[in-house]
This record gives sequence, C-alpha cells and structure tokens, in this order.
Amino acid sequence: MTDKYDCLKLENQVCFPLYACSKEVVRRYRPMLDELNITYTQYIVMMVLWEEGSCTVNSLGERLFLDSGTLSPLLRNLEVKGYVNRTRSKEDERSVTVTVTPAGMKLRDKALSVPGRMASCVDLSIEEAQTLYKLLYEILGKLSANENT
Amino acid sequence: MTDKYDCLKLENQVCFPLYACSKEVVRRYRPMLDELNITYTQYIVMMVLWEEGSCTVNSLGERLFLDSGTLSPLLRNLEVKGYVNRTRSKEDERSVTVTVTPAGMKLRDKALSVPGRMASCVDLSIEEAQTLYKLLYEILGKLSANENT
DNA sequence: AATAATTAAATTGTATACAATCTAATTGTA
DNA sequence: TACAATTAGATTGTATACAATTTAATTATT
Repeated sequence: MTDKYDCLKLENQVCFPLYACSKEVVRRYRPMLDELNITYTQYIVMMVLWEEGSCTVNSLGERLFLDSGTLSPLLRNLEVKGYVNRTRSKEDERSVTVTVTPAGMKLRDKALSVPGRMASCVDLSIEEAQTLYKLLYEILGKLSANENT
Repeated sequence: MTDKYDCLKLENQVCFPLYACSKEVVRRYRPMLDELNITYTQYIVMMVLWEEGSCTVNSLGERLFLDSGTLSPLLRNLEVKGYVNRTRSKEDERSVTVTVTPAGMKLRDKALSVPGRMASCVDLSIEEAQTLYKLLYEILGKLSANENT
C-alpha cells in the first residue's frame, strides 16, 4: 500500500500546489497589469508606495520579502517609466528613499478594478479566502521564527 | 473609515501572502536541495521522474505548470548533471522523452529526509495542512476552468 | 579620534518564468 | 495527395529572485 518513497510523491506535497498556485495567479495578473504597464512585482511595490507615499528600499524589502538584488533593477525600471523617484536620504546617505510621482499616483485609479477582477478569477468564498489568508500568514510567521533552523 | 483605495492595500490582498509564502518556502528548500545539487524546480521535475521513470517534456509541463521555455534549459542542466537523459520519441519525432538515469534514481534516497525537514519548518497541523492543500487545488481548478476569462 | 564592525544599496552570477517566435513533424482537409 | 493547421520543443527577450560580493556610509569599540 505505502512505501518509503510516498513522501516524495508530488500529490503528497503541500508546497507544490503553493508554488504552482502562486505562479498561476501571478500569470493571471499579467494581462490586467499590462494595461498599467507594470509587472506583478512592480504592482506590489506600487501598492506600498500608494499607501505610504515614500519608503526606503530597505523597508520595501522587509515588507515584500524582496532583497536589493531584486529591488534595485526593478526600482530603476519604475523610475524610467516615471512612476517613482529615488534619492539618497539626507539623514543616512546609505539609504535610498523611493517616492511615488504624480504619474505613479494616477496609476492608482487605473488599478482600482484589478482586485475585483482577480477575485472573480480565483473565485473563493469570503470564508475560504479568510482561511487561506490566515494559513498563509501563519506559515510566513513560522518561517520567520525558524529563520535560523 | 474605509475609502475606495482600501482594496489596493497590501494587507487586504490574499494573492500577496500566497506569492510571498511560496517564495519563502522555496528559499527554505534551497540549503536542503543544495546537498542534492539541484534547485526546487529541478526537484519537482525529479519527483515526477522518480514516480514515472520517464515522461515527455509536454506531460512534465502540464503536470508542473511549466512551459518549454523553462523546461528546455532546466532539463539540459539536469542532463549535464547526469540525472536524466533526453531522446526524441520514435513514434512522434516532435516529442522528447526524458528518462531518469541510475544516478538520478540514487538521488531519491538522499531526498528522503527533505519532506520531513520542510514540514518541520512550515509546522502546520495535519488539519491545517489538509485545509491549505484543498484550498490551493481548488484555486488551481478554478483558474484552469476560467482559462479564457 | 582611529579602527573595526555593521549596515544599505548596488552589482554579479545563476536559475527560473513566460510570452512570442521559430523549426520540424504530424494531422486534418479539400 | 498537396497543403493548411496544429503540435512539440527550442530559442529569444524581458523580468524576476536570491546568494555572494562590493562599495560607501554609519556605528561601535578601544
């Protein structure tokens, strides 16, 4: 019935559907975000900036689980598109402050329809969405706690 | 209390923790899989091959939600490492059959400890893991159903 | 105050991801 | 049976991701 290799079967993994689901969801965002001329990663960066107005590269990284190797070229790209500005902080010359431009703020209105359209793609009930949300943040918390393990 | 931009707040997204969680989990796999000299994507490819023995590139792609642009270089890489062989199918010269080598099969035993170590990192109860598993496959199903939408 | 240690970004190198395109083989159809 | 349409992989181009390294600035220590 069971052999010692069962634990290596794809169907017995939780991580695989997590990985696949994340990729497929991001892929579904693509045509919607194409209309805004941004990618998914750029979109979550803009989400933070729409809320905060400005932010250091470091705090963006902590908030979004991204490192400077990803953020540096991505922010340069957003700057070229005219959605953000980057300036060295006066208080700490090591830090770079990213600020959303007026053009970047205008994107926010164009983005308003995206969450609803995405929700209808994923199509979960409120309860299911809440359960999923809680489980995912629970895992993220556990992973941060076991950072050293 | 609420404004029209609430739907664009990072904390109100389900997709963001999904994306972040997937990335963090894959990052946790890295040191374990380094011992096998493979990456996470290579690992899930090997999982299919450990079960099936051999497989076409096409069926690997459907099973793992990956396209030929990802699989072609990845499989070449696994071939260089000596874990798989690739041969054109006799019946249909368009298809390439990927076969696990003896060296590839030996990896399976080294991989046996990986799922357990990963589980202790993520640290969910059986019920939570099952709930998550079901929700993720439900979303994957919904996304496939709305492929055209 | 001089030097060591730390920190923030940027850079480099490797490996995904995937859309779009290309080539070759196969299938469908008039 | 020609020829169009489809299919399977590979390739190209763009954008992540992240480890490791580098550079410059700040903080801690002697």
